[in-house]
Amino acid sequence: MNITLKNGDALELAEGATALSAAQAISEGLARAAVCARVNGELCDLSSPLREGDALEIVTLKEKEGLDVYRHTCAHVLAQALKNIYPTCKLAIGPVIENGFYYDVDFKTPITMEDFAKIEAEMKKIIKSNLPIERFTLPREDALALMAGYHENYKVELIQDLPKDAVLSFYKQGAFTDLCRGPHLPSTGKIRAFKLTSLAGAYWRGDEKKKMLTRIYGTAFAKKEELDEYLIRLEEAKKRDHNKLGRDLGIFMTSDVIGQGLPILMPKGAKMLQILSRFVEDEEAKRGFMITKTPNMAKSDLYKISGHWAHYRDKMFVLGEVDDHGEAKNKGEEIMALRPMTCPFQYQIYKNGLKSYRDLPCRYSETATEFRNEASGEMHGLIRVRQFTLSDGHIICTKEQVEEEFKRCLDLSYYILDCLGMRQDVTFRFSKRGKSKSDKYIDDDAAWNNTEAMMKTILDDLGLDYVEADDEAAFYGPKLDVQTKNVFGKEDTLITIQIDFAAGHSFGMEYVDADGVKKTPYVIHRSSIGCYERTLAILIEKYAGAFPLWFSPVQVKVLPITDRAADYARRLVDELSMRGLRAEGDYRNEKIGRKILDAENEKVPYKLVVGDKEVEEGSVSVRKRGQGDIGSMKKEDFIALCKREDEEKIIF
RNA sequence: GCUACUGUGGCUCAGUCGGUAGAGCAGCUGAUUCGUAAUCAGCAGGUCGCCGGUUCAAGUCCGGCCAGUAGCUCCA
Repeated sequence: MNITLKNGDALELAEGATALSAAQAISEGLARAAVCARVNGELCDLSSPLREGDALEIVTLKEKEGLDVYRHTCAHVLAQALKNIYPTCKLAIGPVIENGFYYDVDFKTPITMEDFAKIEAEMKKIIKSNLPIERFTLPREDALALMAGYHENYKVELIQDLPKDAVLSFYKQGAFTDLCRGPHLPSTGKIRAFKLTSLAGAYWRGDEKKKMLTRIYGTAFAKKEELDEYLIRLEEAKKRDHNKLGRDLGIFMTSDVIGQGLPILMPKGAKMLQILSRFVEDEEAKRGFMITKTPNMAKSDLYKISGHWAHYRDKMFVLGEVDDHGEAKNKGEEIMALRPMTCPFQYQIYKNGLKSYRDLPCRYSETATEFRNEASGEMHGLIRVRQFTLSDGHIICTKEQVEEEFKRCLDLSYYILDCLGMRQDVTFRFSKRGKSKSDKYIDDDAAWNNTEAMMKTILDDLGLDYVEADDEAAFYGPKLDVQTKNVFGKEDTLITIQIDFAAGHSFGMEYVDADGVKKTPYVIHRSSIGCYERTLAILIEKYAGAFPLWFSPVQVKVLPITDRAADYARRLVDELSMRGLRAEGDYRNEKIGRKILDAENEKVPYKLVVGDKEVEEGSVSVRKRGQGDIGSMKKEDFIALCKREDEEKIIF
């Protein structure tokens, strides 16, 4: 028979040939490197039989799919090893993830990381015995019987959810058989380098009401060197962890007696937040936003109108005792709650006085403190906290203005991300309600469909590269979320722009249109930089604490060599400060080498070394972070250089 | 909230089999005034996260709580 190869060549094979024999026919090297195959575009095992006219591609570890198959097989080896060591454990699922794989397992008695050595040793044994991996299929009923026979109740549950006529595939290696779609490596001996990396809990089927299983994470690479390199990279990344670095650099701290999720911004962190928020407020003003200053709390009445009381109350800090329906336990008592967002407050401003279509778009923004009672396990450094600062704004506009306003919001965010050097680090997520209907969302199918379609059109017009995510919307409408990843690879939303179809109606916002008829406006919720605390965290990790000059908490450190130069140094610090630069002096009785080292560890962008020579000349000897001594220059020249770098927000 | 792990001076870490706490750095004091990545000496600093229990005796063992970390769930 004849098959076609990827490059278009035809290959003649004997009847009964498999993907592997085809690879062998091409070259022994390819056969050795082969992981699996793609037949007519479908990924399958090397043992898959070929048919006349098939299009064949041999997949190796150089391809992402190849590496995934390799890692997936490694997950099966892990499962087999676990079954050997802990015969009573029950297997759930073991998929491939971005940098490795995991297997969720229900253990009778919990295991610890210390058991990893033992498990890895067993895995190595399985790999060494080079067990062939064979695929077979069973109809649903037989598959159920097989898994029930092994007492694998999680697998049984998985199969039960499949249609009656489903045919299921299994993979068998030695005495171990696992339900799996595949494909897999032809034998366990192909695995060269793997490591179990961590242990965690995970709910069965991701449902917090279901049992928590033990998740074992691992990774595998084609070569030991690649694995080592990956592990080193991981360690390096952890050194940038804002939660450690931010504390070490004196940016923030936490205190047991203050509470969880309530970080304290120390002078350096507070300075950075001030720099960023002033910048954002100024940029917003340039773009027609009106600044507001609204209260941090309100009566429950406000949140009842906004829908937060019904949809969000369990996440709010409520002052006063309420029953399950959110009503005061002491009848007549006024219930207050800290605000989880600014929207309903700014709507009150809009409603103060009759609005004309000429007043729209009406753009409000505020550097707002917000409070959300996150579950205790969710808190993480500055990334997930209970009190945070958001550049929270709302644009009230006509339906026709939504698209233009949405684009303007995105433009502003782009500009801000550019100034932070983060434009390349973000991805976009179109967060929809999608088909998921629950009481999480306002019940209005027509409005949802309408608004989601409207946002999709806008995003497509912009040519934005986004992923669509169902069941990620706000309760009042779809969102465009600007996503970033932290040092551990965990994704979080930084900026969000949302279209709200409900607020206009629920708050009774109106405007008088050109035809004299009162109409209901649309609302865009947006943050232009995202939560400052989270932004700070991401910036610390991105720059490993070595921030660009314009938002460095300390820009210049003046280092006098001897006490004779101390006065000059003090005058220099004053002058720099008067010129709007952030400068400090190091007047300790230490040698210059020590002062340089300490300033270097503080990651200050510029250090000015001043001694007798500089005092006499009125000059400064400049050290630039990352470059060392860049020579001597006139005081004025340095200030000019610094001012320029600051004002132009230059990012190195 | 759930699962697992962690908590010893400001920081990094020792502390054996339960016998009553140790180092380096930082800090303070003194000397040194030294030109580009750690000057020397001395001093001081700890209810071992908190509360309770077991024990003649708890940093060490047990329980509860608090806080931190990873993951899950949730989310800006």
